[in-house]
Amino acid sequence: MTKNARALEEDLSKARLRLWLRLLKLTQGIETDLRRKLREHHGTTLPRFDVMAALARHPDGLKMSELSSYLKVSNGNVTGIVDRLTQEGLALRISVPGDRRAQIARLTPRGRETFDSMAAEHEAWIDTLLSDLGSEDITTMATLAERVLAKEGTYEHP
Amino acid sequence: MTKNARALEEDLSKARLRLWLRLLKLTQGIETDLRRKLREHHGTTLPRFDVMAALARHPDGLKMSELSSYLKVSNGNVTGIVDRLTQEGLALRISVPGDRRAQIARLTPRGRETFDSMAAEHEAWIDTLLSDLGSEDITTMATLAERVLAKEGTYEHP
DNA sequence: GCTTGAAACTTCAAGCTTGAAATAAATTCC
DNA sequence: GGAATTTATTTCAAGCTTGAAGTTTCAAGC
Repeated sequence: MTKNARALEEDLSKARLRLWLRLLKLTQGIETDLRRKLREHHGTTLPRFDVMAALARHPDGLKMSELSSYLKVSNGNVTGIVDRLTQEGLALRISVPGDRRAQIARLTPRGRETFDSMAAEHEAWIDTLLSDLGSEDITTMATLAERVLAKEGTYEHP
Repeated sequence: MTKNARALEEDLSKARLRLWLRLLKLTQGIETDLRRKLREHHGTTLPRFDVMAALARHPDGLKMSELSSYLKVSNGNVTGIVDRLTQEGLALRISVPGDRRAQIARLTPRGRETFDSMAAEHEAWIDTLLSDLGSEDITTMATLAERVLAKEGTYEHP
């Protein structure tokens, strides 16, 4: 009893859906864990951590719009998070000479310190959570993920 | 110049972190896409869709607590989403005979219809988004994801 | 110069999310 | 049977998130 091409396509579609659900379960599970750890160990949240990580990678700061496109979140969103980080003394806004519309967000020295200590732990957490993956597994998975990502950019939304 | 064991461990840790960031980018990218499509095509949201999918898989309904543990979200969260689905006539609450504390959430017939039409499209979207993965790739990736997930459950949070 | 349009942000309302506190009902333990 | 505990759920405040609408500033075209 061999299947025809149509049936095989349907099987493949179902398999892709199952894989998607599994990937979702994986990343959401890890994210939930990270959220809890960030809260319990550092009294912060994942969005704050993400913004600080972005700013840490760009020591000269990022414009608000660069920040939101880098993190793939809305403009209004980063406004709020940077507001709170600023209130807490972890970030600050600098005006851009020559463009009075723009603002550059930067970490304060204390923000930098805070982030560095969190980042070290963060890496250790991920290391533990993914410890069942060896060097080869990592390469395999990263390659496949990259293949999907490469397409994603070019995919126009119908 | 061979590296010692310590240096290799560090490389591996960094590689795991990079993989994690890539997986995150992948799932978040797809999720963003799904959100937009659900909104534009069906005027709904991903959380609503997730709840409806869970209820669709359990035609006899789920207790609120079962629903929240199934979806891995907080109790209070599903209360709100089921409230809104109920307001929209897509779900309803049934009291459990013999336990006046509990409530069972179910899809209404209209909820079921609505979900079925969304689900068909949803599968097609995923199929397109993951179309670069063939049968073998899917198996590989699913197996690796499963390996991490298997551990995740047993991992006690320190 | 002036107007028109684009760009950079912020504000806003609505909904999602969480963890903690509150309520109510069932169960367990004397 | 009554007290203490556990279980099921809702409520609540705070924060995250989005898309849309609004403000201010810059850039182009005339």
